[in-house]
Amino acid sequence: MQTLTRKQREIQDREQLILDTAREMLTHRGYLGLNMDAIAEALEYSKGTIYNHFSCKEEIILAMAVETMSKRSEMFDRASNRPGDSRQRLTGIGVAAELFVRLYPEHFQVEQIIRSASFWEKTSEARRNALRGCETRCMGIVAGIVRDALSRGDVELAEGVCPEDLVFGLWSQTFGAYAIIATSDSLSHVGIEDPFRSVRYNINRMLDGYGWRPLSTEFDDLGQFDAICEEIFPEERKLIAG
Amino acid sequence: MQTLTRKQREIQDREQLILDTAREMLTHRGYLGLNMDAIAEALEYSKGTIYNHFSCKEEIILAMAVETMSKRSEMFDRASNRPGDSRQRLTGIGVAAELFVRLYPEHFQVEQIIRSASFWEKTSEARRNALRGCETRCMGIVAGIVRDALSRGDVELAEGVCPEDLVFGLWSQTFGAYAIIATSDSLSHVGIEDPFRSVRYNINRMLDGYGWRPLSTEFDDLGQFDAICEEIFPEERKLIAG
DNA sequence: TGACATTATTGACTATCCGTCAATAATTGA
DNA sequence: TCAATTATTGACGGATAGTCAATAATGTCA
Repeated sequence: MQTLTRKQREIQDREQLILDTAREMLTHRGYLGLNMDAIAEALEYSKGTIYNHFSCKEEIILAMAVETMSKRSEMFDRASNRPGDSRQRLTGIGVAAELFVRLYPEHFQVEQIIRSASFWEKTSEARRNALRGCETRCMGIVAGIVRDALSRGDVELAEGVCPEDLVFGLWSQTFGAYAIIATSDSLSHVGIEDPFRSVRYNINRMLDGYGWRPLSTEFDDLGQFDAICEEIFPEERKLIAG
Repeated sequence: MQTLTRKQREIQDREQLILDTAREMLTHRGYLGLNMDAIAEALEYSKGTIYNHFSCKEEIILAMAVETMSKRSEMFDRASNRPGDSRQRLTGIGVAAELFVRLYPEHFQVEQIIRSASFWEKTSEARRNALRGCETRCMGIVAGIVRDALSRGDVELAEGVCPEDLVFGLWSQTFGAYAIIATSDSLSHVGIEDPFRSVRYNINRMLDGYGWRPLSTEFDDLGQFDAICEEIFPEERKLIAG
């Protein structure tokens, strides 16, 4: 491993700088405010230099997605390693997921863009794989908890139902809810005052429906969020406190 | 009510033609293939004429959204009027929702676009209201079934939980799942072979978790889809049979 | 150190697409 | 029939993605 020259370090740092600038623009000026000329101007480099780092606009957006997704898989990992019964560990994952969307509110904008048709055409396989890797890792962590619960006898699955079906339920429930929350001005006009609380509650109902023990009648399903959050993510919790 | 001249009818018909063309382009050529020049060329009118109908590109997309959403609210309405116990009626709504995404696979592309930041700026209030109306109607239909179930004693809600919380659970679960399904090549790489079946199963688990009677242990929760589909939507069912 | 090779940077340029509007064509009504 | 009204046209302006030959900076080696 060769040490890098000053120039090489400069280039490497700039890559991160581009991503930070792009993220800031997406957050504050919306998708239309995120354009190559604006990034170049903000960084006081020419457009060509930006294109030396990323071959197209889509690559920048994909790189942002990889950054946040890998942060999320780290958080999932930390949550899954917490001691406790299987249902508590799963609750930890839920805490991680919620904390994540609150820490990175712009993530769902990015997710929305990368999920649109014809986004992928010009992107590199390396980055595509990096993103898929994060997705698979997150899925695997959660499926691992389910399998663990199965082997401990905390939950049973009916014939023809696999752990991934349950994980898909958690995934679609949280993904759908957070996407709706992130892209609506307010949900109070349809009668939902605290959508995050609502998500937690509904997920616990689903787990109860699966018969995952201990059932939420045996513990305080809504009250434990803050405690678990403080225990696993004290640093991150401070960040969203404001 | 004045009868329209030939010219006026021609103009009215063209509006629908524009929408059909736009929908076809979005489906087959993706978002980037949907542009005003292409629409004008396909219809053999000039761009200016298209702009006489819709003041901007966003208005066309929004009009497509209103079309499909109002179709969906019709389907919800038909489903909710079916006789049966409250849980069967809710299952009917589920059938309608699933049938809808299969009939209009491009709808989630549209939904994704209209949910992106800075989409709404140039759109007209009339169309925005039309869309919100459909949303509120759908929500209201489902919330109505929940309230009905409450009054019949089929389900009880804990202190501090309102019917809309439950509806939000169904909404986010299905929205999330269908969005993931519509924008992924395949889910078999994460171990989910039949995601639609998985959604139905998970929703029934959630309703069981709410204690909504009859519980799915008392009926065939997975087997009833085809029967209900045939009963309420025989025509639509033929369309997706191919 | 200085001359030459390599690498990085620049910004003018092309292409594409949204949206405008003055000129032109078609339709209507008296 | 002809003037007024309405509809249609497509060239044009402006914004932005992406290219590439010219130029500047950096690295290498006698």
